[in-house]
Amino acid sequence: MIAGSRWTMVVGRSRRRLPHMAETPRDPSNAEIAALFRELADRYELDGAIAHRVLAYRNAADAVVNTPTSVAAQTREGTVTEIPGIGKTLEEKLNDLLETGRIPALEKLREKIPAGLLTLTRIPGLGAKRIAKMHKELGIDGPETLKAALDDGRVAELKGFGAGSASKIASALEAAGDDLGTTAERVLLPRALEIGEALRDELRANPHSDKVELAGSARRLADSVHDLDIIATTDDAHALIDAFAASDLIASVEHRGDNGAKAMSQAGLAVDLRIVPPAQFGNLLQHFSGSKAHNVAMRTAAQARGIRVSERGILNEETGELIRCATEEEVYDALGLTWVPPELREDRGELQLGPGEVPVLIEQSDLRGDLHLHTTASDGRASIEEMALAAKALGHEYLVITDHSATHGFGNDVSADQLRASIEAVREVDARIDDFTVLIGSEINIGTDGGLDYPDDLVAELDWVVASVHTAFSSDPTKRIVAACEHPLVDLIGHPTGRMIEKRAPYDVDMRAVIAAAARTGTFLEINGSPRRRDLNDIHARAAKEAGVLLVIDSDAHGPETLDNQRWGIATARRAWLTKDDVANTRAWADLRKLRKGGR
DNA sequence: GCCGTTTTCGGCCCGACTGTTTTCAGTCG
Repeated sequence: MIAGSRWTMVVGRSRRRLPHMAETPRDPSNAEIAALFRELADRYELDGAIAHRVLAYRNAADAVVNTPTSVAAQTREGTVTEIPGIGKTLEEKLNDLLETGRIPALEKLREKIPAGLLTLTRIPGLGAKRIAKMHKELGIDGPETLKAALDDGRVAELKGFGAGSASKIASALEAAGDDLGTTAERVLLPRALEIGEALRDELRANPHSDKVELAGSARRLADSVHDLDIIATTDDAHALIDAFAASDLIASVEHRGDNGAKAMSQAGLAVDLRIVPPAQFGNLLQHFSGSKAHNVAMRTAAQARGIRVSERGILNEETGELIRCATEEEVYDALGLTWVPPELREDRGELQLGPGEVPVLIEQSDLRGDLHLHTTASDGRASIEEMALAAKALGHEYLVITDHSATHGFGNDVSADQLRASIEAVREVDARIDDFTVLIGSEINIGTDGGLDYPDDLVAELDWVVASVHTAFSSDPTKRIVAACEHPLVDLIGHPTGRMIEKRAPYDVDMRAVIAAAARTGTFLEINGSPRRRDLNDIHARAAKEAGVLLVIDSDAHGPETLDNQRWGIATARRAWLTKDDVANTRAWADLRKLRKGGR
């Protein structure tokens, strides 16, 4: 069974609430539940719990994040243990959380384990075991007491530490500085790829290199990236490492050896270069492309057959034979698995795919138009004509001008009269540009009552209607978005969860209800391509597809240079297993318009 | 704490690196 079929079961099931729950505060989101499980894992680990119990909480946190619909709702329905990684004990904790708003075990751990110890786990090289030892034997409870104990030599005297360790901890503590209290921000994919691909290309151009590939989460086109991994083969490792270290993109080299180097880019993104023998290139590329969950699942399955998989090769424990693979395809082949594109490697069912079952993922060249972008009529930087010509130059056949509506609230709002003028202006530009269709729409605010802020007779004149929440995020977004889906003139829900990657949590929106409403009413859901949004995300977009909802990939461009943002929407769509057919704007406008509600 | 066409008990991915050790524990990816 692939993981996806589980989601199908969940989507569309009616929400059942116990009567006495009606007045309780809103349910915790999956992200909030996952954060509590992570905190439990961290505090249990500092408390000395066995490693696998800690791992169980971390796995459960990942499983919750990977669930597209409300885990709280599933808990109320009594089906939460269907999520792999959640068993009886965690179900009880979830029930406690929903009934009382707290988890007793966590409350106890919060009293027992000082918050300062959690802070110390962010110091590189310092883990739970040694922090717990310092806490127990030296009474260290945070950065200040740690510094004092380092200064007066008590840490160096601890058994298993020594002067070397103490001085390493001291410099790591100093280097972390004021950032210790905050989580280090991950870099958004475009910035990471810009650096990673430039470094890769520099190394490829080096006469000593043979194969050079970018691996890691950047290769999987994740939302954000923690560090870059580059895998290379060469006829002269030292020459290639020298070139890497001398690159303008590299600020400092932290460590270098015979097989690679660890460096910091000018942009503050860590970069690992790994040099491997050509015969092992496939093993290394596969291993460092991840994800961790994908690799762990792959190894666990192999282990049951007496096969040990690592970056060194594939070891048959019985015969002692070690298979080394020059290409990644050979790795999957040797394990009897089907090679899948990196974007799918999250242990979400991809390891169960047989040959011929791997979806043919959508590509950017499949897109034929853009259905959400802005001009100077609202908060954009270019005219209708400039945007149209730029889109045409990108190879598009059509675009829709969708400026913000009357109550956007950030200035430059487009009144009803202005929108009527825009309709005229768009028709005029459309007549002027050959072999290209310019259409008029609007990105209309969904009000707190779920209504639109233009009169219906005006909305009916538009070629295309995007409805989005831009204000009062906490004011029942689910109800408002469902109401917008039910509006006969709304074609598309824009950025349905409102999240800003690494910056703002999504609205408290019940995506199960939104996806069900979209499926029921024939409303499209957007994958907004703005790299900070990528909204819907991969998990929700896949759930939407499986519920029979058509997705639309838009740029949300505010100038010609950001029309290419569709690239990031494509990245998310591929991670959501979407094919060309799952995305509405891979069709010609004449065909797409027939798919709108009522076939308008 | 989770989980089961080897198991309802006894496992739980794998290896590199580092520093303190004298054979290994902790940390990381």
